[in-house]
Amino acid sequence: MVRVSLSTGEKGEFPSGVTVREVLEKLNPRILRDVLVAKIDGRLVDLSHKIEKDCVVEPVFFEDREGKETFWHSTAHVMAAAVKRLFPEAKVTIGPPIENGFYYDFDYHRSFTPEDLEKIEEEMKKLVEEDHPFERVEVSKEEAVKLFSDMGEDYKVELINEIPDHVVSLYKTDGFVDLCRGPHIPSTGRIGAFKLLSVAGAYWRGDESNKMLQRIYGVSFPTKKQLKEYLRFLEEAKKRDHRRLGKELKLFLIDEDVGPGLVIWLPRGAVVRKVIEDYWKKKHEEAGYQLVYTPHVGKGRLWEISGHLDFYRENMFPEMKIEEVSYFVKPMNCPFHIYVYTSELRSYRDLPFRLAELGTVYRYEKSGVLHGLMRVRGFTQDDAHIFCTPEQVEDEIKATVEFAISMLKDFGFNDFNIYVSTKPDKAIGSEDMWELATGSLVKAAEELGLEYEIEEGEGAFYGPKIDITINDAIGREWQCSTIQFDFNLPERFNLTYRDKDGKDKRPYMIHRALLGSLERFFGVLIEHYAGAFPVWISPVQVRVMNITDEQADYALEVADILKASGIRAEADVRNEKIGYKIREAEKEKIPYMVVVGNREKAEKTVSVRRKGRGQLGTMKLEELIAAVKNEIDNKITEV
RNA sequence: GCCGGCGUAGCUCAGCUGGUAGAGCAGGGCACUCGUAAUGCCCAGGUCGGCGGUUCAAGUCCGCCCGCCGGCUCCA
Repeated sequence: MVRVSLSTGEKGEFPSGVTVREVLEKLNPRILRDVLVAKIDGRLVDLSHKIEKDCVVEPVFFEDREGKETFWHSTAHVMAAAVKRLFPEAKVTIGPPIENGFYYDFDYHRSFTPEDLEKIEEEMKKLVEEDHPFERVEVSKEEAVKLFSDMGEDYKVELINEIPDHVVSLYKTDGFVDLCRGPHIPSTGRIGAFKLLSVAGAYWRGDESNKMLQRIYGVSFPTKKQLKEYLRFLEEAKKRDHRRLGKELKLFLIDEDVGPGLVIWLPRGAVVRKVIEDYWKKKHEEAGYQLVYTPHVGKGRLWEISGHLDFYRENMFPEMKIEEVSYFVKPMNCPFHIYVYTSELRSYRDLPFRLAELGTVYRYEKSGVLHGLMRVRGFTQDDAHIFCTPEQVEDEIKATVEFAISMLKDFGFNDFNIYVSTKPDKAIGSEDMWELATGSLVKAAEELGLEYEIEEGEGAFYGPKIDITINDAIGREWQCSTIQFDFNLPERFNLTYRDKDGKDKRPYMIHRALLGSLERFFGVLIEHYAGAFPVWISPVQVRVMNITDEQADYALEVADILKASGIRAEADVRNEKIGYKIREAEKEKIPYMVVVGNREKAEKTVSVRRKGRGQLGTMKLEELIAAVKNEIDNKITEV
């Protein structure tokens, strides 16, 4: 007998070899309809798993992360089964769950078309209706190799040969057998709704030198309603797309005649940028940074010393020669900041030495990776470098992480994810340096009470880093801040400081960007707010509209007074109906719309409409100014 | 860069199997002087991404190039 208890509290005794499903039937039959898999001792198992010893069983549902993963993974199997039914020559490879759904890669002599996807969906529907169980079978590696090579599934054979265990597990769904660790949901009938979203090429094992496979993406849910909701989310994301809004709101322009990945900031967008820049500079000065400006190009020799020509050349715009001398456009600001550091003999008294610059850099990015403002070829980093002693590292890191978060909060982001990347296999710098640096990153996160994840081996070869990503209004994650140690450049440029003991020592160098780049950050802001910026950032804060020509002079006067109060205001005195003007202002997402008619003109008041809230009623001009100022000064981000 | 899709007026898009381009919005003009998301009428506007080719004839078919979109790889 085995004693089994559920994480929900129920307990019971069963004969050894009882399945998870049988246990649930006995102890908590109500959840049987929704439970997908179970967790025993931290391991996920099928409901058909046989229990041989005392344990606690934790039922897992779609609502759990692991439940979703299993659900999507199982759907990927169903899709593969459908593909094999329709295209028997297609070879299967891998089909994992991803953040929002799943994919499966196939090797097929041509790519799948949208029509193929429809057919595959139809076939999947049949498989779901037929409600096939996912059956687990364990076989020896030899047997598995024979089975899959007989079927001509070379990729599976390759995978099996890399598994260290002697026994591998297979899952059968109808006639389809797949090598798979599992577990799976009980049967295909559980997949209430699914949709295949797109086809794309993908390299076998993500390696450019390998064969390109056909990847099909999809999502699935237990109910149709959930699928509908997800599709609505995709629609919402589309509406917020910064490329679309950038055009609609006249914020920026990327034109093929100018060059792909090169951004032109239109006047409205430039206002937003100026607001960000002014704020950023003020905050940096307050935080003890010194602002500098550095050139856009530098001699080849400089990039040789820095090592960029060795390890970064493929991302740099090509060489140009001026009077026989080689120059490169800068892909990074660091070498220049180093020359600020070395412009004087530095003493330990000078440290920490913090330099900041909104430095515009150019990087050659492969054409296929460019994406609106998020991935461009010319961008302005909100860059800074901190030079400090080993003793100062911890405080500097902690202060920098705090600084990053306070800044992001001012822009209305309150939901963060923190990742600490540790030493990769190939790295420079001593073990001690890595330890001190990595330890300071972890400690900073811990002392600030932030949850973080360790990304093992994901650091750069020259040092560990901590990245901060933000979650936007509809839950999407964006990379912004990065704080990186650099053990490479101080060596290469032979940086030193004179310590108390009179000896010259090597400073630690920390490279960091808080917003990331102004371009990307702008893109994130646009998507987060769907173009309706908080008042302090909004290109136009107030638009004054008259009802008839009679109040045009008053509208202009009101706008002038607002402007004189430091508010970005403008008047719309065109001969149009008020409804039309309001509609335009709404579409332009202007936060404050002020209407003036004869009543307001006579009373010297204004009728105020706040975007997102509707009409606020009639008030004195001073009241309006106070309301707008309040939102600006306190950086109010919620309407 | 690689795989797939797309590229028609400033914008959003229509244009079946080849016969020589159309709508809405925006823009210009006129009338209307109007209370919180579209007043009406008129006008103008396109070497159909570029270059070649097939054809009596190409926006429609073929090739190459450029750009964009979705992925892969990479990343601020």
